[in-house]
This record gives sequence, C-alpha cells and structure tokens, in this order.
Amino acid sequence: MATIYEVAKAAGVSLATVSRVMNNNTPVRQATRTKVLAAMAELGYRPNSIAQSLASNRSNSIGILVSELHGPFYGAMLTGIEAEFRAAGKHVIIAAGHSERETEQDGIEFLKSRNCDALILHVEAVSDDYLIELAQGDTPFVLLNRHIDALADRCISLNNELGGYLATQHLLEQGHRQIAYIAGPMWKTDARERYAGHQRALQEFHCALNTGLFFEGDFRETGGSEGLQSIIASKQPFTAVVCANDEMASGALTTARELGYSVPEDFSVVGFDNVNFAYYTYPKLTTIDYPISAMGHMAARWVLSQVYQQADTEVQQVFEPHLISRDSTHLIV
Amino acid sequence: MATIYEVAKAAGVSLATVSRVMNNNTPVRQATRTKVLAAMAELGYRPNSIAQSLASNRSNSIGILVSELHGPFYGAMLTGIEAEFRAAGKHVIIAAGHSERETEQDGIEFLKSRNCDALILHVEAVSDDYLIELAQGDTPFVLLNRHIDALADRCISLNNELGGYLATQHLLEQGHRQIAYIAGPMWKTDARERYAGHQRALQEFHCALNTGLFFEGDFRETGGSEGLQSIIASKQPFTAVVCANDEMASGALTTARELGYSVPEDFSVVGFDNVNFAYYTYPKLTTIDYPISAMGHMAARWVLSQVYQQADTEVQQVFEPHLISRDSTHLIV
DNA sequence: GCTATATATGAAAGCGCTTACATCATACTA
DNA sequence: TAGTATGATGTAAGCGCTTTCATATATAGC
Repeated sequence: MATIYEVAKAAGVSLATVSRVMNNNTPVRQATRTKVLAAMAELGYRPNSIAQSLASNRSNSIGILVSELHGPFYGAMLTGIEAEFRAAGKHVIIAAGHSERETEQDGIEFLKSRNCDALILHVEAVSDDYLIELAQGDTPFVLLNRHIDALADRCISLNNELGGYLATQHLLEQGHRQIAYIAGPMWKTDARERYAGHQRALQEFHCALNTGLFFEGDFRETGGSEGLQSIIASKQPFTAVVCANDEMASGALTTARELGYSVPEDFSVVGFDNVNFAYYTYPKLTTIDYPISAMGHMAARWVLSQVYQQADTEVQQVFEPHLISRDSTHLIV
Repeated sequence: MATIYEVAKAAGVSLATVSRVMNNNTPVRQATRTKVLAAMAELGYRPNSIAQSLASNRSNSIGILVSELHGPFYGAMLTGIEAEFRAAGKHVIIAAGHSERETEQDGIEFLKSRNCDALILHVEAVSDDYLIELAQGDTPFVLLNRHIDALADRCISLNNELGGYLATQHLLEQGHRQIAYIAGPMWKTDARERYAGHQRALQEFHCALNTGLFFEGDFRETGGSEGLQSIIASKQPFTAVVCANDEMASGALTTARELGYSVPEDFSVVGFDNVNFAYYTYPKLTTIDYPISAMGHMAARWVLSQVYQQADTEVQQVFEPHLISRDSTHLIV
C-alpha cells in the first residue's frame, strides 16, 4: 500500500502538500493539485484512516448502541442512521445493549474506547443520572427515543404520551368504553408514557379506568399472548384491547384466534409502532406510526451538524406519532 | 486523558513495560505489573485504540456488509456476529449493500478503507470473479450465504437446494401434485438453488413441472401477493404453493385471504427462512428453518480463528436446513 | 567465584498521517 | 522601486502506541 510519502515523491512535492490536496483545507495551486492527483491515481493511493485519525484526533466513526440488532424496529432505525453517515464518509460502529443496565454501560464504554467522535444511544436501562454525567465527558452523544430535561437539546424522541392517547382515543371514538391495556415493562419510560396517554384519553371521555383490564407485558409476542389470556381470565367484560407495541398486538391476535375469538368482531386490537409486519398480520393491524427511520436520520444529522459542522439541518427534537387505521379495530354497534 | 507515558512515569517504569503489561505478550515481573496496574487505575488510564491500531497494524475491527440492516433475517445474523465479537473485544463496522452491485462494491471499498482486519460479507449482486479477485488482496473475508468453489474455505452457506427440496417433498408427501412456485429473483444464487431443490423433489416423485405455476418474485411481501394473483389468474389448478421465503409466503397468505381463499383448506403454503414472524402469521407458517443466527456466530468464529488466532473452533462450512411443520400446510384428502 | 543462560526492562525507531510554523515567490501599494 | 501583504509550499514536530534490539539483572552450572 502506497503511503502519502510515496505520493509526495512521485508528484515531486512535500507530503504536506499531498495532505492538503486530500483535505482541501488550504489553497493549493491548480497545477500542483493536478500533479498530486495524478500521482495518487497512478499509485492507487488510499489514505490510511487510522493514521488520519491519530494525527487529527478524529476517528470519523460514530458509535451506535441499540437494545437489539434484530427486530423490525431497530432495523429501521439503523438503516436510517447508516445511510446518512455513509453518504458523509463516516462509519458506524454498533453494539447491542440488550436493555440491561450493565450491558448498556459496557457498550457505551466500549464505544468510547473505540474513539468514536460521537454516539447515538438508544438506551433503556441506564439511569438519567448516568447519562447526565456522561454528558460531562467529552464524547458528544444523542439520545434516541428518550427525553431527559437536563439533556433536552440532545434528545430525539417521540411523543409517546400522544401516541398512547391517539390509540385509545380512536377506540373511544368508535364507541368502545371497556378497553383493556397490555403495557410494556413499566420500568421503561416509553411504556409508562404510552400508558399515561391511554389514561388521559380515558379521562377526557369520562371513562373510568378498570385496573382489572391491565396487564404488564414485555413488548414481545409472548407478552401479548399472556396479556390477552390474563385479561380474558379476569372475566371483566371488554370490547377492545390496546397493546403498547405491535409485537404484543400480534401475539394477542394469534391468541385470540386460538381461543376462538375473531378480531375485530369480538373485540378490537390496536398496536403501536407500525412495524413493517403490522400490515401482514390478520387482520391488518390498526396501530400508531412511529417514524423511527426518520428519527434515525435526524439523529445522524444531529451528529453531522454538531460534531462535524456539516449539514445545516434544523434538528427536530420531538416527533409526533399518528394513527394508522386498518382492520383490527371496528365501530361498536 | 492519560497516555501510556504518564502511566509509565507514575509507575516508575518505561512505557515499553506499560505496553507489555497491557498486552500480556512478554513476561513482566509480578511486582512491576502490580505497580503498573496501580498507576493505570489511579490515572484512569484507557489505551487509545487508534494509536494501538496504527502501531500494531491491527484495527481490531471487522467490517460487516449486509444487504439490508432491517428485516428479520439480517437482524438475526448481525446479532450473532456482534455478540461473538463484542465478547472478544473486537468491534463491528457495518454497511448496507442493498443488493446492488455498485453499492456492494462501494461498501467493500469503504470497509477496506477503514482498515478492517477482516470482512464478513453477505453480498448478492457482486460477481464471483470480483470476489475471487478480492481474495487476492490482503483483507481476509468470509462469505455468508454464498458458495463459490474457488473460495470454498471461506464460505459459510446453507444448503439451499436441500431446503427447496424439503419444502416441496413435504407437500408431495402430503399428496399434493399440483404445486405452484413463487421464486425469488432468479439472478440471486439462493433463489436459483431453492428452485433447483423444488425441481429435484418433483422429479423424484415423478411429478411434471408445470411452468404455468411458476412466478418470479422479489423476496418481499408484495412479490408473494403478485405471485399468488398471477398463479390464480393462470387458471391452472393447484393445491399448494411454495414460496422461496417467508416474506413472500406472508404476502401470499394475506392475498389468499383477501381473495376469499382459506389456507390450508383451499391450498397449502410453505415458506422459507423461518423468520421470527413466521410463527405469527395466520395460519402459522410451515417453513424451512434457516439457522442464520448460528451462521452469524460461525462467521465470527471463522474470523476469530483465522485472523486473530483465537477460538480454536471447528468451522462448519455448510449448514443444513430443516422443515418446520406448522399450520399452513395440510394433507390432501 | 566466574562464566553461560534466561529473564526483565529500557531506549528508540517507527506506524502514516495532520498541522503549526517557516520560507519563498509573487502581486499589490504608495 | 522598495515595502508589504498574500498565496503556495516545505519542514518538522508530534499523535499514542508497539516492538526490535540492546542492556541489566537474576539464576544456574561447574
């Protein structure tokens, strides 16, 4: 592999000049630039990014920590992020946090030790205080899908409360009054916020909350199954169930069918996230759209503008969810 | 951030010694090691991985190129890979190839320019020759889900032909004789191989191939929908349809329902991949299990053993698929 | 007690770049 | 025409490590 030194020699200039034409940060005479470019081409020169990083104290890498690498949700998010950085010539280092405090912290340390110029974090288990302290350090980061007041300017989040509200409002407007709720793990902020939105909608419609119709799930299909079973077992009447995400809604749908119920005739089901398979469930799932891909793009642009002074984009901090009405919900007759 | 130099000073040794205790590659007296470790702890020293890379000519990073970052298939694969490397202290740089030749080549160049110690490639559009030439270069790589004879020792692939065979064999054993086939894009090797397996099964059962019952899809849900519509429109009788992946099977299921057919009563459907949502379709999808997560792990171990001389694992090159029988297929009566 | 051998440590030369700073033309001003 | 600002290039000092080679110290053999 040719080094900058060989290029310099071939072009008959100093290596500083070669560096200049690469980085385009200092005027270079057109004739000189041409010579250098020619020499590079001839030698098949490709800069050593490690050496660049060491010398410039910039690694051009961004660390991404997500809970899981699989699952439709994170996939869409990563796609948005990668596309944006790749176009900017930055690269993305990923790590999984598995929604556990220790693994998440490990992941962050790991990424920092990799000299990432910035981090994009989708963390759930780590405390606000930990993140606030992390913000004192010198690795900038954005928080995706999390809002912390003290760090408001580096949070990109969804208005989950509104999403929860919209889901339940939709059912209420359809005439439902006995609405079951299968929540996510309540230690997760978004699970709590979605539930809060549910409660607000209920209140607005002067509809009492029936705690017997509540189940705390795990955001996975099995949680939806168990939730529905538990709710049915409670013998409380209900005409609709809102699930805090699509995976659980899908589980509920499957279980409903297995138990001989049909959706939406016997009861309606709403999901949350509008994950890509929501369109392929049976019946097609009414859900709340979570613009996660757009949010991934936005997080990447935040980094590009704050850290690399590129991209003069306005950064939108809070995204709004909206209802996607499909076939799993139904007017009450 | 403390440097190795400061640690050396604090411990009263040379920086070479500090380096040695970090890398554990040269004997260091126990007393010295303790002193150094103490100094490190006190200063909160953390080695600069960029400098390590430059000096050692090892970046400890592995580049991963997948077609897409989203989708259940790639997610599972990435999870397997990341877990393995993270445990080994290596990090993973990802890029998406989007199944297009140019993007894939770009991605590979990009990853190489990032000084990856090795690459794990899941490429579809790039030619065998390109890869064979790439193998001449000095960045080692494994190929996932692809088999090239000349590169056999660095391929980790599924026996797709067998998978295709198993799917169709299952139907034949259930008494089906008029079997439609919705293929993946035939320029993709795995699509062709799966179809070949289908043909072999047919032959073995002395069952003629009806080209009217063939549709070339795109491996996505829409492809399954279009495929089923096209097959129905052909007016040829059929009692089963095998789809070259689960996404298309899911699309076919949805469309079948929309057109008033019920599966498996009116016809059976088989998928391929056993992607996680296959269990949540209605009816639950009979499919061919693709052990992609295990294959991801294996690819990572290949790198660990071939490139880093770690992990004395036997590398399994070819994985065998097997049939998962669920509710979308049915004995013919 | 003295040499031969093994073991532990230090000195210093890079790894391939970036970037102050110095230098040298050239162009402009008065 | 000298004096100065300006633009283009070169020089060289790092960036924070690894690693070879040389040196110093300890162990063993006779």
